[in-house]
Amino acid sequence: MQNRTILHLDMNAFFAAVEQRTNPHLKGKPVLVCGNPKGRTVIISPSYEARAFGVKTGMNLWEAKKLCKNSILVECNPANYVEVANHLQKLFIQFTPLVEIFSIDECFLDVSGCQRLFGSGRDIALKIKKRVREELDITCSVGIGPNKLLAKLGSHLKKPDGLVIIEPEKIQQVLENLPIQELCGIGPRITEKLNKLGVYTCGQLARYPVEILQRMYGIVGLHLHDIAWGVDDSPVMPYDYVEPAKSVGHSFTLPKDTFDREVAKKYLLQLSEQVARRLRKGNYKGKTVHLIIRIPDFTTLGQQVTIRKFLDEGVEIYHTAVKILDKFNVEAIGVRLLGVSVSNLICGSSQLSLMPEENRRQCLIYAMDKINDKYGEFSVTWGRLVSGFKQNNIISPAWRPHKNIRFGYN
DNA sequence: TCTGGGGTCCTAGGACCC
DNA sequence: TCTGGGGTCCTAGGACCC
Repeated sequence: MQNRTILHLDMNAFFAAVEQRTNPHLKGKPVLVCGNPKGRTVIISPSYEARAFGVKTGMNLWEAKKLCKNSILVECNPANYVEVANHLQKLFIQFTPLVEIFSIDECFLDVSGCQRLFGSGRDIALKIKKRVREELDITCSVGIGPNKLLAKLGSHLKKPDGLVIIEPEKIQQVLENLPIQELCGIGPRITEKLNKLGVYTCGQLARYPVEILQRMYGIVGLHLHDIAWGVDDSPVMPYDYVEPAKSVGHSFTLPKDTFDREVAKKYLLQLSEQVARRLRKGNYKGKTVHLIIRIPDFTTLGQQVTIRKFLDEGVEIYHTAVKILDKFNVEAIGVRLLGVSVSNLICGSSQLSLMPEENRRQCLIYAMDKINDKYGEFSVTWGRLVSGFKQNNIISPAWRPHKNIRFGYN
């Protein structure tokens, strides 16, 4: 592959930074962005002031408060983050169309073809950082490298507000003593297993026999070998490329554990409706329904079934999910979290049924979707859901600014 | 006051068909 | 009667990412 110049941009403590920008009195203070504080939630984004006390993403509120007594809890406002993310995307595509949105606060830019126009990778990074600061009052870390792996490593190495360039001739030098877990793709499990084999650094991993890695991890083993050498040929996808979804799901942690099947079923119906609505928005139907149950001791159980018919209606998904639920003894095991997802998707134009009864139902669902699009989720819904629960709608990596009809907020 | 939510990819094993 | 082999679909579970 020809020499490329890839930038990875990572917004620093993105959600917390947007909150501090929106409410200037939060500036310079330890802010903790969380889900619905009335429910059971975790820290989604601690500001750098809070991180200084050891608060990390994923901590529960109680633990975070213990570490940082003066912290200020703020419930997340996804719509605000999306607005800022949209602004960022518009800014980035002024430099190149090769802008791959990796998550709401991270993206890759391939600037190989636009350096005559805008200068070197470093020049472009500095221009972007300046504009992000001036226009949005937030900071970002930028990594520059010959591929996505090394660009991402670069942005990770210096936070906040960093700029790290990994030149092709310095790759071995950078990687030699780098702990393996710093690389994107090596998580805690693989780290633990490799550490037991005496492999702690990327240099050691690069020299470790690839045959053994392959025997241990299959294809993943070959990938581990590649990334230890800094090899990554994956392209930066253009900003308007939308990968078709493979699954659509929702899950919800109940405000308190329940041992009541009927209560669980009520949540299941609402989750099924949410999933169905997103399927219809994206013009998807799916034939595999997956039910997830997390029980009070935090064990997660799950079962899936594949049926003949492709589904995009909440009630049908619900009935399939209930059949799976019936295999569990809810009264005995209890339920902490419920999740419903649909996979095995096809995407295509949906046709109205020729059967009068079915046709009427489809028209009704269509009308309900229209109203909910206009007035918000669950403005109209089925009778059983009138006391629906409030969700946080935390944004996932599957989220895309613009052109995204699959994942809300547009 | 314990521990969110939404995805992707890979593997192993079983069922079933030819 | 002593039994192969390939392909596909399905399920469960694990690991990773934000």
